[in-house]
Formats: sequence, C-alpha cells, structure tokens
Amino acid sequence: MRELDKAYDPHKCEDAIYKNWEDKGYFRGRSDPSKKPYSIVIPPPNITGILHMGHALNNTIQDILIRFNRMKGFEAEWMPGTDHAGIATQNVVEKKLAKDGVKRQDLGRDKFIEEVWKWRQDYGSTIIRQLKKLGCSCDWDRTRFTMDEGLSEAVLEVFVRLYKKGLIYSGNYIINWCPRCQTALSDEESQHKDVDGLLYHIKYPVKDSKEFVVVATTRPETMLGDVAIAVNPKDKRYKELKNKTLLLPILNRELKIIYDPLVDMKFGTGALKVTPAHDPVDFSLGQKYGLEQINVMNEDATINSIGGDYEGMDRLEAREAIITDLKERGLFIKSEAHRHAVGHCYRCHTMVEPRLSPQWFVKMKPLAQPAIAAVNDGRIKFYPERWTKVYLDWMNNIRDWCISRQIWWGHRIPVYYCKDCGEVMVSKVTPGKCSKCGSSNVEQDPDVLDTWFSSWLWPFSTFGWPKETPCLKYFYPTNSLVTAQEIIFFWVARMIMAGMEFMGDIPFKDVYIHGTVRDITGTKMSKSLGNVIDPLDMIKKYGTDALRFSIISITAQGQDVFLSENKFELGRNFANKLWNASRFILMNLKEEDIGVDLCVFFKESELDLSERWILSRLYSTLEDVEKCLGGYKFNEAANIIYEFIWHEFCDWYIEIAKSTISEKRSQVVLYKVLEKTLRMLHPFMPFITEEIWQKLPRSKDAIGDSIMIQPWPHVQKDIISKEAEGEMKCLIDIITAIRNIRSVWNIEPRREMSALINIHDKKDEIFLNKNAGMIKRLSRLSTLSVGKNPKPKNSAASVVGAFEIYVPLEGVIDFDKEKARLKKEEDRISLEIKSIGARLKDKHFTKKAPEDVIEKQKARKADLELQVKKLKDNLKNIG
RNA sequence: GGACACGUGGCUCAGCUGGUUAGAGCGUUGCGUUCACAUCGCAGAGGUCACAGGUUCGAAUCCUGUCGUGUCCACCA
Repeated sequence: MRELDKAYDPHKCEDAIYKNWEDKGYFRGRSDPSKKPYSIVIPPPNITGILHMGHALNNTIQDILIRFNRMKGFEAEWMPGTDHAGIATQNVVEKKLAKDGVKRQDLGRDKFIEEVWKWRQDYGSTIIRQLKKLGCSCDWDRTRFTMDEGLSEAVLEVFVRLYKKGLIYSGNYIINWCPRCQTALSDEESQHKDVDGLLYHIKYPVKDSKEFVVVATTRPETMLGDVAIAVNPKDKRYKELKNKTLLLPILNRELKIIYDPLVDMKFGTGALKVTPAHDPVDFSLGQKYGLEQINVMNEDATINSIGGDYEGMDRLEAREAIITDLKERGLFIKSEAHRHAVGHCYRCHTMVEPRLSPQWFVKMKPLAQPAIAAVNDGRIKFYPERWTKVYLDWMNNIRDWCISRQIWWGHRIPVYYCKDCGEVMVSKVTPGKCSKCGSSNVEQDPDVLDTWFSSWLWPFSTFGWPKETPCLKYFYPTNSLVTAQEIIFFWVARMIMAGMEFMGDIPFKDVYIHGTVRDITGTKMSKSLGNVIDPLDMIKKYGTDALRFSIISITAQGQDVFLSENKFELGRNFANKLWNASRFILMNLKEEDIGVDLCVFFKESELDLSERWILSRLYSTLEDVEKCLGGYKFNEAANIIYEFIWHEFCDWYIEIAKSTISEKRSQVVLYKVLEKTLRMLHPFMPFITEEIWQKLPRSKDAIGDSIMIQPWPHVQKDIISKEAEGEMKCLIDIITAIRNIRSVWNIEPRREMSALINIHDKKDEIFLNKNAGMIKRLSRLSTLSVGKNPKPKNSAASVVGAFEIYVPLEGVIDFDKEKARLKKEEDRISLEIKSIGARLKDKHFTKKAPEDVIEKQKARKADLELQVKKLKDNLKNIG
C-alpha cells in the first residue's frame, strides 16, 4: 500500500484528477435509450464574469446534483455555457478602448464588434476555467455561447415566430433609458432604489391673471416638456380653473387644464404637471387627452434645443439652474425633503430617465398564461416553496417586455425597412430587396435584442433547437434549475414562458432557489465594496473540496449565507480528518482479506456489536443523505455525512477496531465502510474522495477506474439495526461516564484504574462481559468487574441507565466534591421526573395524547426514577 | 404602500409536517504529544429559543399582534 502524506494536500492531486476525468470523457452525456436522463442547464455566466462566491455556491450545488444522479445510474448531462451579456460586455470593451483614447463610434459598428469578439477570444472563457477548478463535471464538449451560430438561429426563429403571431410590436413608448449606456432597458433592468430627494413647489401662473397654481414635482427639469396641468375633478381647490389657461414658467408655453381622477388630491398640492415625453403616468394622460409629446432631452440626458437657455446642460445641472431662475422670478415657493424610489440601471447604476422612444416589445400576457398554469398545477415546483408566490405575483401582473437595445453587441433585430416605400420586413435572412416595391434600398434595424432574449431559450436552444436533435428530445425537459433569487424574473419566469411557447413543454421540473452570499456583516458581496472573499483564493488556501464542503454545510435551504474566511477551516479540517482515517486504514489493510464477502460474517453471526453498529449507521446515514438530496437540503446532507465520518466512524469505530484490526472481519468492515462512505461523499468532495479511492484496493464489482462512475451505494435496509444502535449507545454512555470520572478527578492517563459495574439482570451481565474488552480499552481500565458489585469504599459513582458504575479512587477522592457532583446529577433528573409526572397525572394528556407518546413518557419516568434511587443510595453511603 | 424572510448559548447558524434531556461549528475552561490526524483527542462550562397574547393535553416549532434586522416588488408626481 502506498504511503500517504501526513496531511491532505489538495494541490498535489486536484488538477491531475480533473484532467483524468475530462480525458476519459466521464462528463459526457449521451442520448442513451437504455438509461433515464438527468439534465441540468447551467445558468450561463456572463463572459465578463469572474468566479465569485455566488457562482461557487450555485455551481457546487449543481455539481452535487449531477454527480449524485450520475452515480444513481442516470445519464447525466450538465450543459455549460456563457452569456454574451450585451450591455455589460459592451461596457467592458468600451472601457478597454477608452484607455487608448478610442471611442466605439471612432471604430464604427463592424470594427467595434470585431473588437468585442477579440476580447471574448482572450478573456471570455476565464469563468469556464474557473468552474473547472471548482470541480464541475459539466459536459464541456457541448459548451454553448448565446451568440453561437445555433443559438443566434434560435433567436431569429423566435423573433419571427412571435412577430407573425402578433406578439412582437414596435412603437413610441416611455421606456427606462440609461443615459450612460444610452440604451433602453426593460422594467426589470431598472432597479428601484430609495433616494433622498426634494419635492419642489413651483408657481404656474394663470394666463391673464395674477393668480397661479402651485405644482409639486421631484424633477423640475422636465417642466420644459410640460403640456398640461392635471387635477382631480373632485378637488374643490381647482374648480375655478375650468376654461382657463396656464403658463409654463420661463418658456411661457400655454398649458391646458385636465381633470382626471387619477390625480391624487392628497399628494403635494393636488396639481400634477403633465410631461408626456418624460413620465409614464403623464404619457398615459397624454394619450388619453391627445396631448403633444415634447422630448426635451438628448440621449445622454442633457437638455436639447427645446430647452432654450438650458440646452446642453445635464439634467441635474438644469434642475439647479431652473430652480435658481424660478427663484429670481418669484415662482419658487419651497422644496421639502422627499424620499422616493428612483430607477437605476442594473449595469452601471446610473439614474434611469423615463424617455419616449421607438422600441420593440413582446406582448407578455398570452405567453404568461401557460407558464402560470405549469406552476399552478405542479408540473414545475419551486424549492423553497415560497418563491412560487413571488413568481405567480409577477406573472399575474406581467407587463410587456421592451426587447430592443441601442447598443451594438448582441443579436441584431431581424427587421428591415425599405427606404423607398417604408415597408417593414421581418425575416431570418436579409432580404435582397423590398418585398413590396422591389427596391434594393433596404436597411436593417440598427438595434440589438436584450441579452435575455437569447437566455430565455437556453434550456432548448443549447440542445439544438429549432432543429429536432436527438439530444433535445432526450434531455428536454431538464430536471432541476439551480439559481439565485435575483434572477427569477429576468430568467426563470421567461424560460418557463419560452419553454411552453416553443417546446410546448416545461423547461425544467424543479427550480431550486438558493440564497445570496453575503459577508459577515450581512452586506452583499461586491467588488466595489471590497468585501469579497475570492473563491479562487480560498481554493488556493484550503483546497477545492474544503471550499465546496464548507459553503454547502453552512447554507441552509434558501437562506442567505453570511461568509467569513475562517468558515473554510471546517471543510479543510474535515478533509484532513477523512484523509488521516483513510491513511490509518490503508496502513493496516491487507489486500488479500478485503475480498471476503461481508455476507459470510453476517450469515455466521460473527460480527461483533461495534461492527453491526457501524454498518447500521452507514446505511442509516446513506438513507438520510438520499432523502435530503431529494428535497434539496444540501446542508443537512453534508452535516449528516460529517457527523457520521467524524463522530461515529473515526471517534468510535476506528478506535474500537484498533484492537482487532488484523482480523479478517475488521479488515472487511473497515474497507467496506470507508469505500462506501467515499462514494457517498463524492458529490460533495469529489477530489479527495477520488484520491483516496484510487489508493484503495479495487473491489470485484468496481466499474472502471474512477469513483465518479461508481454506482451510488445501495441502502441495505436489513443491515440497519435499531437494536445494535441502542446497545452501542449504552456502551458509549458507560465509557463516557468513566472518562468523565477520570477527568473530574484528574486521573493521569497512565494511572492504573479499575471499575466495577453493578448490574441487576443476568442478561446485562452477559452483554457487558461480552463488551468488557472494548470498555476497558476505551476508558483505559486495567480491570473491569461486572456483576452484583457493592460499592467499594472511597470510590466515585455514576449511574448509567440501569447500571451503577464504581471507580475506586483511594486517596484521590474528595467526598464533599463527590457529593456535590452526584447531587447535581440527582437534581437534574428529579426535575425532569417532576415534569413528566405532572404531565402523566394530567387527564387531558392521558386522554388525548397518542398511545406511543404516553408509553414513552412512562418508560422514561421509570428509567429516571431508577437512576434517582441509585444516586440517592450512593449519596447515602458516600465514602 | 405591498410581499417575503430572519430574530435560538460569546460569535455564526441548524432544528422537517408541534411530542422525551433544544443541536453543531467557531470561541472558551481543564487535561492530554500511546505509532491515523494538534487541520488532533478526552471531559466540561455556557441557552427563561426577541417580546406579548392565542390555539393545544403539549409550542423554539402553528396563529395574531408588537419591536428589531434584512430582501424583493411598486407609475403617487
């Protein structure tokens, strides 16, 4: 057997192991009709992305699911890939060019896009390499990119289909405009943030009068585009205004008065300035009353020529200037503090400007219906379940999706305009000439599509759709989607809609939403805040398995994770513990013995208690782990395995087995338990389990040369024995009691000690004598006497269940201290007896509680009473 | 304004559909280097489960309210 290092060194093996898996093609998923498929599509990280803790958590979970199900015998397919991330990527490349003083406009569209492709060539697969470091068993040969030929084809197909169905339309509407990115955003891409602003009260003069109306606004700069003032028809304050005209301050534009119930009388002054080109509410009022739409801003949110003197000023600069001018003219009344939610660009965090502009939209309501049904009738389930409501609330109030973006990087909108007759052509291929007038003066729409317009097709476009490929048929619908809550609306909801619309079927059965990774103060980790813990640093420091295991074990289902670096010690220490236990077993393992079938020992009833116990615990653990994984409770699964390996297998079984380690039986049990435990742990800690497994002798039924393709261990229910577990617990309690006495009385480890156990039942005598060797060894006794033992003089006592344990301590024992010790124990038990007694006396309890609960209480009470009696006896004849 | 989550030992958190003695990791106290592991072992200390009501024979667990923390959604300018 090869020697192992004293401590586990992840860096010595991880890369080689991963390379071997990849070379052997173990990650590959094939459409194999003899097996059932299990598939996951990765949430495609942006090509601009670098691995952060959120990715680490997200992808570790997916890898656990994939590895688990692969071992369970499914044909596992984890489809990887990246997202072109339109705005984000364009921003990154623009920044890079800016370093050389180049603007994208200098390069022109084609050259710029070339630059982006070049950038993607150089940096775009960083994240893929990092996912490999994480141990992800993705089917890399299938890696897709949202701008791949195939996926682009799918995007065009979808656009044309939706257009033909009347679900895509274009028009001049108010959209969220990012003045920095200079593009439209969808409602989801505009993130509301509370901002401390001001509510300005401004006088609007009544024409040919000394009167005026006071209007309250948070954005005075938009007044340059005002066309009316709206008030509530019920508002008595403004009854007089009917048939009068107002004047816009500064510009002196004439303004209509509109009476509409939409206006809230309680807000501000009850008079609303109406700016149809710069506010969604005003826009709808404008439509209703046929008002002019006056756009006063340029694309970068500076004031345009309509703004007169303010032309060229930035919107906030103009705000100040206008307020100053109003003050000068005596038209400014006051400003008051006003906290309100303002939209910000989700990419660059610039304040969004509502802007009137021609855009393309998808009509969402018809698409939402089947997607709502799919969740309502349980075809798709959310874990944790509460996200169902979040999803349904959004879907039931869905608004149309603005899909056009005024950027260059992305899928160009497949719409063509005839410059001569104005014909609009929607087509997957560039039309040579106008279908109506035959002119070849045809131009494509300059805009590109929202990035999510390709992502929402991901679960089927990656498998080849619109072509009906074998793997699309085999792997669709996928099984689980693992993602973070931030992306439910952007991505999850839209994928469900797209799946139902284009595949006629759900894209996945389960949606597992995990929490957000935060730092120890609860703040979301972000580069700009500088509070990130880099997973790659942690891998360097603690190893990949340690990272994976730690983050999984501290993340409860659906709860956010509060991370600090020292948490990774948990995983590292655990890996080291497993390593050393394995090292110990390997050092003692005789290969010729492990081939013996465990069943032989079972048949002959040759296994001793500790062996029956550890096997029982192994299979109980395995059963629990399967249950947890089935319910997406990864932390529980991890903790159950941790507990088993560390506190049962290592702390007890291996210690017990040391005395019999050269015997065949022991060899077989140690080997079997270790080997199966490694398989059970493999989805969580793929590298160390592989490394150890490789050093173990191969069992006859091993398949191939890697642990990752071994079958998941079968739960042998007949080996699970509650009896063995109970008996073992009794022995553990006895040993702990004796150790406790040792510790309390400061008995040096080397000091010879003997103990007596007083029993009252012949059965117990046989049981204890059978296990006396183990008790003696683990509690370091030279002699142990089991039988009708009266308490020796000068001894410490302890009561465990039905037994009294006496440890003679001539010259060491302090009777007062011993008395106090026993008294404390007695008090504790007496208190409990009292409480159970009261419960049992309560007629309501005995009448209504289930039989087994009452029985348990009775048994417990009897047990405790016996213990108290014994403690009392001992207290009586102390010394 | 609406929705959701959380408040458990010094710290970070588990605790499933209510049922015995509320668990873990870190930290902490005492002891320990016998040949798997000091990234370790053994034995401890430490909690009126935010608060107040309610349902129930029985509540950390279910319901209501209060306070505190956080997240998401929202066209009151």
